[in-house]
Amino acid sequence: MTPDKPTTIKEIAKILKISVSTVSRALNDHSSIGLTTKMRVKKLAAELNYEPNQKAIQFLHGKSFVIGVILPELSESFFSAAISGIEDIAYKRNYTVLLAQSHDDAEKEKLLVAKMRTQRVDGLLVSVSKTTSTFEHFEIFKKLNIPVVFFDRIPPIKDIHYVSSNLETGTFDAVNFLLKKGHRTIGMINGPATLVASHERKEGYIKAMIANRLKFDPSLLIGCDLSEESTIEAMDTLLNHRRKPTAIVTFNDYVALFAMRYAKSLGLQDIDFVSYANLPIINYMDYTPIASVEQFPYKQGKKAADILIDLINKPRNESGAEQAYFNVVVESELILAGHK
Amino acid sequence: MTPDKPTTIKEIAKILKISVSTVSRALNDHSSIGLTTKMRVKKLAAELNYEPNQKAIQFLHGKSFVIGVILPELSESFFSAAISGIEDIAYKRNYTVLLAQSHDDAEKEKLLVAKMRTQRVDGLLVSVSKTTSTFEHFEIFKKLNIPVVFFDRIPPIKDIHYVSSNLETGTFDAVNFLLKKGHRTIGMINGPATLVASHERKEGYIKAMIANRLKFDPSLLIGCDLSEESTIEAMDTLLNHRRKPTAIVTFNDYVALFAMRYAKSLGLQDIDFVSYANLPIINYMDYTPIASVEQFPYKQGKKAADILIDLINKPRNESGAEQAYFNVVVESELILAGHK
DNA sequence: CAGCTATGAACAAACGTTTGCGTTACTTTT
DNA sequence: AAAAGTAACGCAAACGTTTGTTCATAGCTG
Repeated sequence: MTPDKPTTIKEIAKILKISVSTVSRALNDHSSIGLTTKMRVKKLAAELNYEPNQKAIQFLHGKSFVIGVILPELSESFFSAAISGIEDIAYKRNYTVLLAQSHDDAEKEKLLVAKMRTQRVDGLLVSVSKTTSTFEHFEIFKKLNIPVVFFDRIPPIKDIHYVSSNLETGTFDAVNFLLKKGHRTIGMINGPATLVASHERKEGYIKAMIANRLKFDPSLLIGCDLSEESTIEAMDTLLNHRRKPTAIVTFNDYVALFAMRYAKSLGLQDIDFVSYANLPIINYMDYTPIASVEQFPYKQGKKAADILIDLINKPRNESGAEQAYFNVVVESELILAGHK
Repeated sequence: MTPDKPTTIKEIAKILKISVSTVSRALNDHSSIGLTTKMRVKKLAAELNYEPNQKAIQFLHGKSFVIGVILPELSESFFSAAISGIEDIAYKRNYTVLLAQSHDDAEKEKLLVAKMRTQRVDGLLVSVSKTTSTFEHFEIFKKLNIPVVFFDRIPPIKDIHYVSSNLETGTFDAVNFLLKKGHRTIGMINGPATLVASHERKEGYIKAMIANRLKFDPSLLIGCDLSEESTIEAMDTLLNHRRKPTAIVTFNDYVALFAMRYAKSLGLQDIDFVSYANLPIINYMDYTPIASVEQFPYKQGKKAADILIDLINKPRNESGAEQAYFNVVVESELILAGHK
């Protein structure tokens, strides 16, 4: 019979014949309201199923309690795990999450950034698209003093907050693990040289070799564009190397899959593979890497969201002067197969 | 130097020494504003980087242009594909998406529903959690006349809008395909009997047999709880059947994986498998099903979002009388391996 | 009993925008 | 030349809530 508009504070005031301000204060347990009045107000509010109109409140103090999240692809398990972390923190701290995928399209990303601004989000969490090469679209947020935190895929510009994983230590551990296992010739199928991620892997590899007093042979590191063809090419190079590797570290699980399948098709069963954990599906495979480097996307998401919300609630940059930038690196970690 | 608060319509009015209403109308291309004034306003607005405060607008007409989406797990590729469809439609129709995962926890789902209500979303899109058994938490939305559309996992209650897929036709096609291929004994590893999805698969199977004038043998349909152990048990039953199947239809890709792996470990290579497409990863596997039933999650998401936004913009239930409920069934379809 | 302090509650402004209506100052019609 | 029309703009209310300030009444002190 009365399925219409939500109850407002005004109606409560009218029914109880008191002023709106009294109702407001009563509901917020203000000290200057008498106990009896408080009770009466609360009782009626409960009966009428009163819920404060968040839109009005948000409008009033110019806060939306919404954080925007822009990431490339939810179907990549790294990101779907990350968003879970972001969400958990956001809900815990009473924020909600406005989500959007760029699908690795720079133009779409720009549009989404604009939309987020229009929606007046309190802060923005971004993992930039692969194709993004300019970054002016984020400037507006800086101008408006709305915090932006980048995670995982961070743009190569200064003065930004970010959370990323350092794959160097994980790679170090991986190579070290293989060396301890007796391997002496370890190949690596790395990603494109343009990615920071490739660089970090390379550094980890080199440092592990040095730490074990072994010579670093650059010809055992082959780059690839992550496609199957490119992976097979890299495998050919490695398998025809004068020092044929007995173990191979691959850029990610897809590359590992391609490489292992190719090796198997050649009848090679004795190569140990180590990869980077992006896919839970790896658990279901016939042949799996013997170890993988975990990047903790859930943890990264949590951390990034925490930093963002901290920034939102930070007293506005007082002197307008230099601001501290959060640069958090989540260490990666080697996980042996069969261990959760 | 001026990195502070966003520009408002008031400031523009003050600078131009005209009234706010004129500025508002000028920006909205109202007919009763002179061309010169319009130009002056728009020019200044652009210079000051003016953006209308959506919070104020939303508050004014009591609409948020936000739709809430609650689904179980983004890491399931079905849902990450569905959310892409939802997003695409939402953005196209100028809505934004407030996302939340229930992680298949009924309690969390209740909390989220409450939160969505608090946030005053204009509509709600829900795929219910596995563990949800009561549905009163959705009643409030009905009371407040806020449309709710369920998709894929729909609750067993009356008078709701929903979009779901019918797996019967897809299963029919799958079994039919196998029969045409010459198979005469087709096993099925089905899911728990409690799921509608299991029932639909069974119906499709039966109808395909009948359509081909073959007798339906219930003992060739084995239920399982989707775990690896359970799948292996089912396989054992099938393989020891007096009529050993030459082809098997499995409930989903995981079950297919388990079953194929087990078959291979027994040295059986000659069984044709057909599955239901949930996982893109299947493309990377060594042994894949020869066909799979596609459920078009992206399409389902789009459809559901479209219906929801239509409902939002529909003239309010005029007479308060009977309302039409959208019950849309997206047909599933058999996809042969190697075809996209 | 005049003057004071608590106590409890009302008033009114503010947030940014839209919009119905009113008010000018022209221009056109008769 | 008076009436009517029209173009261009201003005024003010409204949306729901919070909050600084003011106001009234009671109880108290001296």
